[in-house]
Amino acid sequence: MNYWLVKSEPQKYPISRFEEDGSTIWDGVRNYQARNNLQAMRLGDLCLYYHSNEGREIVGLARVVKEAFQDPTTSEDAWVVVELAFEELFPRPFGLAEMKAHPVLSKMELIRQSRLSVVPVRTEEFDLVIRLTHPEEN
DNA sequence: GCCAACGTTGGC
DNA sequence: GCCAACGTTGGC
Repeated sequence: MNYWLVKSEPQKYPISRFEEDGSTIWDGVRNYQARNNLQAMRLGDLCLYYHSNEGREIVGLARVVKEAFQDPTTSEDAWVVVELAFEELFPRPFGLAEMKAHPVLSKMELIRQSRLSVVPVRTEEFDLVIRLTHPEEN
């Protein structure tokens, strides 16, 4: 199982809407590196859901339910989408500032490659984020 | 609103 | 193939 982080601007597609929709096609990616990450996603992989711009925090979790296929919003065959299903709204969000202040999480690709909309997440990082956003289960 | 980082484009 | 100009993203 691989882990990822996907970004969405909350004014465009907040996690609240994702939750209502149940699932969505992750379209509009027009960056080759992000595209490569989409293509590397496998069925069942989990994606942290990050609100960029406003919020700047990890707010929940999505699951890959369909692997990469042609992006229907463009005729250019270079671009793909995956289908993501809503998995969870975290009991507590995890802010970018907290990540930057953390010895392990400050090394996340999200921070190193701040402009990429789809980035890989290491298992250790994923586990930490889950633990830190679920305080009552510690 | 500004700016840094980075990708893309196009002239040479 | 290099590099300057420009556009986009996103943090601050």
